[in-house]
Amino acid sequence: MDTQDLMKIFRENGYKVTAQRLAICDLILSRKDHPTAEQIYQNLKKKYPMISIGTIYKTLHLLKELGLIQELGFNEGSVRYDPDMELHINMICSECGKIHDYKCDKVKEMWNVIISDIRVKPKGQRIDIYYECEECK
Amino acid sequence: MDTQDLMKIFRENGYKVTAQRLAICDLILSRKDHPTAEQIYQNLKKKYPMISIGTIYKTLHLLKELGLIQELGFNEGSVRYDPDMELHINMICSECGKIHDYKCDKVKEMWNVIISDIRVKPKGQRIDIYYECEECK
DNA sequence: ATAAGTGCAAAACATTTGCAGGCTT
DNA sequence: AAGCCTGCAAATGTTTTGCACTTAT
Repeated sequence: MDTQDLMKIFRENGYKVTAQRLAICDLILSRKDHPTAEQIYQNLKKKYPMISIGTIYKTLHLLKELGLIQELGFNEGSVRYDPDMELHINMICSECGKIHDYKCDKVKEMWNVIISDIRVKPKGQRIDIYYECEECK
Repeated sequence: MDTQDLMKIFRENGYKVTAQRLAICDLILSRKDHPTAEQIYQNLKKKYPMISIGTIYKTLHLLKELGLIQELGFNEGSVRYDPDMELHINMICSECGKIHDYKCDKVKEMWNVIISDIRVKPKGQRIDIYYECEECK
């Protein structure tokens, strides 16, 4: 997903292309650690000191509506944004809170078995595993 | 899990048995729809008009610490409390938001395959499926 | 030119905290 | 009797909203 694709998606859906939107997309789509709105804000302020937290939230909602990112509410109350829309497992360290995605065919295969067993057509899913990461051990 | 068991658990862990704590437990352990703190509060006010929202939160944190309930942050930002600590799938209607648990051996079986594939010892997990429920169809 | 998007600040929520008085042990 | 627990209210933190100004189309 590069800038050209993004611009196309915005325009096709009747949204304007702005520097702020591109910057937010650029940041979130390149990061794999599921940042919070506040983390995105702090990071972008370096390059765009005038950007406001309200714009961050509005853009994140827009990206969610466009199906480009997923919003994940976590147990300690934090909300994080995940640009990976494919089936994957969120591996969460229960000590340090770091998250990384785990993706493989085996999981997809098993997931399909579960889905056909339940007999529903899922519109989306979310799988989290809490564990202790290498660094924290 | 009846009142006697709860009282025992509280006392064994050095916590006092109070009417409020028992009422909150009674409500949450009997409901299968994963209520929010506010919903628990509104419901209990009928019977205990003086109960405060602060007490609800404190008790929920206590129950979580004791491993009796699970806290689930959802995608629209809401936080719900789930008394089912076993492996199960949260089936969430993407239209009306209603949640019910799905539990069966097939899921456990598939889950074990996934776990052994990833090679980690999970401390906990969470599985959500978004779909359209019968009523909303 | 027009309508949508931005930054700012205030408002709205949800959750946590501090404390005086009440209740379990 | 002692200390934990409660209700209340204030504080905190996060997200949303309203509005005048700016920018993309």
